[in-house]
Amino acid sequence: MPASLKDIAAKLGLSIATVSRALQDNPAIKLQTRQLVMQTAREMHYSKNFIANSLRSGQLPVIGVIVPHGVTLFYSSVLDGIEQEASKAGYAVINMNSHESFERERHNVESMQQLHVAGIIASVTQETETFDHFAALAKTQIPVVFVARDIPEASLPIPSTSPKKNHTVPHFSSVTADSVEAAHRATRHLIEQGCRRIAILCGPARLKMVQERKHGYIEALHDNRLLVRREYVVYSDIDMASAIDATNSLLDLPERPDAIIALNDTLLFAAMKAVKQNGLRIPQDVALIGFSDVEYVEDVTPTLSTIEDQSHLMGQTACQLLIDHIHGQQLPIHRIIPTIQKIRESSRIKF
Amino acid sequence: MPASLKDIAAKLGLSIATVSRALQDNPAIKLQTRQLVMQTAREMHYSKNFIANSLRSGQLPVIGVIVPHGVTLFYSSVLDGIEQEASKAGYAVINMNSHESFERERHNVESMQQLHVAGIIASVTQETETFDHFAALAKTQIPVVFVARDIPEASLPIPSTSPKKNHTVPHFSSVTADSVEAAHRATRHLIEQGCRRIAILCGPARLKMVQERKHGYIEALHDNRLLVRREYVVYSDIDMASAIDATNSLLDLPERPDAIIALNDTLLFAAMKAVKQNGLRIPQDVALIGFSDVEYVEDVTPTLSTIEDQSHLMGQTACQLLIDHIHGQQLPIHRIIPTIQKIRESSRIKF
DNA sequence: TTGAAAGCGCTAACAC
DNA sequence: GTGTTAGCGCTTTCAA
Repeated sequence: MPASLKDIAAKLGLSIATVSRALQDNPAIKLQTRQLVMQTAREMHYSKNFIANSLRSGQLPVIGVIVPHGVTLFYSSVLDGIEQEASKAGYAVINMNSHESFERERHNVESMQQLHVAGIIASVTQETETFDHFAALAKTQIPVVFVARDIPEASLPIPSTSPKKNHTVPHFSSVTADSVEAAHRATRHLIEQGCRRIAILCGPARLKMVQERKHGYIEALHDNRLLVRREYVVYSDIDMASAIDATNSLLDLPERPDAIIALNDTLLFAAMKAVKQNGLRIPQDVALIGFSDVEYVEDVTPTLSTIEDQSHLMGQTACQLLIDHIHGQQLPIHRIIPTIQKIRESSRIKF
Repeated sequence: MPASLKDIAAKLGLSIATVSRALQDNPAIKLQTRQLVMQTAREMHYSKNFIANSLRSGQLPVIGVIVPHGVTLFYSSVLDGIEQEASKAGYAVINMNSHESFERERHNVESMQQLHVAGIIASVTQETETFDHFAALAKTQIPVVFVARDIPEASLPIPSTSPKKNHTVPHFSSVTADSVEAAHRATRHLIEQGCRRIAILCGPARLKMVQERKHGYIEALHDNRLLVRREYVVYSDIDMASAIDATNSLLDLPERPDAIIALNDTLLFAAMKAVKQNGLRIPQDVALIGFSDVEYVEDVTPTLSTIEDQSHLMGQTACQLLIDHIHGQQLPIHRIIPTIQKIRESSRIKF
């Protein structure tokens, strides 16, 4: 049994209240007493019971994090950023995995609610379209910050149409990457390198990430008065075999693309493999650039140009916003974290 | 304010006790009452307060995890395994990062103690040599399971030398990988492929992981009556540049090795790059095999042979052991999780 | 079948 | 400067 305030009080012949105050270094208590108490507490290996504390305050010094899947560098980096900021502020981090299932996400939120966490950072599942489960948190004073994945308009502040009943539409802070701009920039870069037949190798069309990046690609083509060619936009499942097939279909076109943008790591590596297998040179015959979260892009030949999310920073930022909210800040804030473009051998033609 | 038992009781004109029992489906309460209470609870959005519960029971339904660093596939996979098992058993997972610092680890343990977690799973830092901070947990009834990194003999059960005072030396369960055997097997594999000049590309000598894997390598050579050549054992920092240098020093030897074992991902990729840059063929001139936690080994040419830890399984196993301990199981158990060897093109000479 | 009341460890408002 | 006491939400004896 760990020592409690009661034990210390008994041993010292003081009241529990005095001991409590002394340990908080409350100047109302005589210095001598304070020191005696602290000393004794140390000797008795006293360790404050946060649970008792939390029962009064209503919240645990814990931040809950919900991610849609666990084993990726991206999310572990986001988590690391969150943890770093949280621990600075004296919060622990609890994390749960929704496994891209809306039901699980709902359940996770409920568990965290029951635990009375101080706040929640969430990256919603692909299925998530309603936000009632998060809205319910607002009523229990648990702030929420969304990270990495966009939340739809519906959850953003809506000007009240009926001024009478001030319907508070729940709205939350968010931290996201600028996917559209990132794809735009990558496309621009290829154009600057002299490429004119730029293809894009996408993941499944239903992913928002794919939609956004494709959007940036199309915009960049428009902005540079290049045609968007239907046959240069291909979709693939996110595995090597499908992606290699998809790349081959691009390379077999009558007018072969002179550049490929791959929307994630797997697609990027697959594209590289396929281009090489076709006996084509990178970047002279086909330039390559891709979105990536891994460092191995530097370990291959040629080194691969990439666009990277600042995942760690996204985690940090989300956590900072959340802590502000925990401290009473009310207004939702939307932060957009820029991506980083690293040009390497696979797309460096001109310079 | 979320509804409490009191609120429900008041609304229904029942006592708090009755409501509490009804929600636990206690058959002592009339079925009709039970149903009424449950119904009302749902309507009032009642959500049980775990903190209040925990104040009595003394423990939160939470498992604490301490890892030495965050952003690696290995640990995020271990964590995922832990979380999977924990959530099955109704526990949440709190994780903290010691950043390979003993002081932080100690602090993490303390925080978890204050939070009254139900149990702790830890992968100790490289600095950790004393276990007093974990031993202190034993006194507060918080079980500990070590994962991935070995704990020294000192913390294993020691037969009491003085039967009089039954000094309970704290000892903990553990789940580790069989590094020695893994390296032994990899070496054997190369020998079977006809290699006779097998070199090993190590990380910093102070790492236990390096010691163990080197040990397995040496044993395998002995067992096969091959000489251990001093010049075939090289150490490198874990970054591309150093590792490429180290590999080059191997390739420049008068008697060039015909195989290289790389002790982690980075070293493996570096070795591949260096061998290629020297115009040598893999595996015909130099065979390659390495310890790895990433999947990209399949995405390069040639595909790389690897030895992989079953990190997810390690996490699951650790969590299962911990839950057994939480449920009262006393005896420490030591589980060794076998590695998986995947032979790919980089070391397939004969078959 | 239900209620009253104690108590988990702590803090804070109110004495003195 | 220190003590007394109420109460956070819940479970669980003990009574009725």
